[in-house]
Amino acid sequence: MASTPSDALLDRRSQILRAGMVCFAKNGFHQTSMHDIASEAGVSVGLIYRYFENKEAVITEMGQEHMRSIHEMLERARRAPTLMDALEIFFTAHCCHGERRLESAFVVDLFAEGARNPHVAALVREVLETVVGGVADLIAQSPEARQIPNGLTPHEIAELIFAAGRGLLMRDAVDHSRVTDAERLERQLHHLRQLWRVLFTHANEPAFA
Amino acid sequence: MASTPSDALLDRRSQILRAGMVCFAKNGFHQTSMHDIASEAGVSVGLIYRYFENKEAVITEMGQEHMRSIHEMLERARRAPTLMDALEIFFTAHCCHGERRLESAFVVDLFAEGARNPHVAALVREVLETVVGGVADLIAQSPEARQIPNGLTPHEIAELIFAAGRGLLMRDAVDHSRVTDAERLERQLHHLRQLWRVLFTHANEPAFA
DNA sequence: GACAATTGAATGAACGTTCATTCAATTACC
DNA sequence: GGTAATTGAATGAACGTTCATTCAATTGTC
Repeated sequence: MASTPSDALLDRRSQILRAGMVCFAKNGFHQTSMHDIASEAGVSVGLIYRYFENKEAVITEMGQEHMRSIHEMLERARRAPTLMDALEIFFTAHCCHGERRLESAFVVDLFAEGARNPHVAALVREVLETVVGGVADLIAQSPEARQIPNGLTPHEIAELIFAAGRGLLMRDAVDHSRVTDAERLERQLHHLRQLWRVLFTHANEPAFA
Repeated sequence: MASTPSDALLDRRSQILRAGMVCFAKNGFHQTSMHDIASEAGVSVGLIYRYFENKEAVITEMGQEHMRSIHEMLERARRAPTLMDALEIFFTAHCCHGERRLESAFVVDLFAEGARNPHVAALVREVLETVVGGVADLIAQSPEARQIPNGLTPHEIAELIFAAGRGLLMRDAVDHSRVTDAERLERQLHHLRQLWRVLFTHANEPAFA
């Protein structure tokens, strides 16, 4: 298995991408050198250039990898039993490997890179739209949410939820305290559940169920 | 006026800081060279080192400048007639000069930098706490919010609002479309007002007032 | 007031280092 | 033996930083 030429090629590629992920998350795009990636991956510098045109190609392909895993998440979310479960999937999943804070840092970096690099920006926006649209669909179809007349469209609700999620992620990135990943997650889910309750509590029912 | 020696000193400092702001917002911290800052400021490279110990000092001092202006915003917000007005101040103000998207990019960069640099992270966290705490106080004291029993503390409400605000800012940073600053602002205020309505609408009243 | 002495803000070429990138040489594989 | 994969020393551009030097403004002296 994994031994055809094209497989070996893919393995090397993803091996380098994984290493890049670790380095970029740890130190940011522009403080990571090709030597860093090479030694993290356990290969030579030159080899990276056999599989990627240049450093930017590594960055954008890593962005694409990240985005692919988010699309996957959306698929899993679609199959979740309840809307809340679906949302928890988005907050719970770490789409890449490593600590939660490193991942947050990576995503914040991705947006920062997107602020200058139109190519990365397009990638980020595309996923944002797909995911928000996907969750909006989920909301529109969920029985819990259908009859809540809070005046917001499903799309607007999804936008708010993801905006809050991104904001919490940003907050997480600058939290250097010795908090376990589980605690970070619980904190974020706590906020999500609050937003959830506020968004989906029947306006004509008592807020405390 | 503005001719005492100390004034001239302050002017040079802020002149360089302003130039740094422009460069950092446009290209990010680590893609901005000292030569870039120097030529943007219209001074020589060497002169920067007369006023700042090194590049990192420029970054952190710029962060502090940014934070100072946010503190100012908090003061203005405190004097706002209504709670909603106070919140609008936070979303409306551009604390630094230049386009809104550049400013968003700068803030995202600041968080990204904070993810690696504990010094910057402490700065960011400190302001986050001050501002969230300040708005929580505003909420606690506002007559509009006092009797809304949605089960959230003022602090939790403030956290949610700012999380959403940060998330929208992140989104803004990757939006390269030709949208005017006014439109960007209106879009964000639209979301803020929605969140606002959901958070502060009486649970026992119809959602549409 | 005129001139010399002194100051320190400002300059920009130069230094050592780091980085992305290349490529001739080597190794592994069939 | 030939092809593909891999290596890492070499390259040159770019970077942060330094510092000898310049010179307009200020001060001291007569």
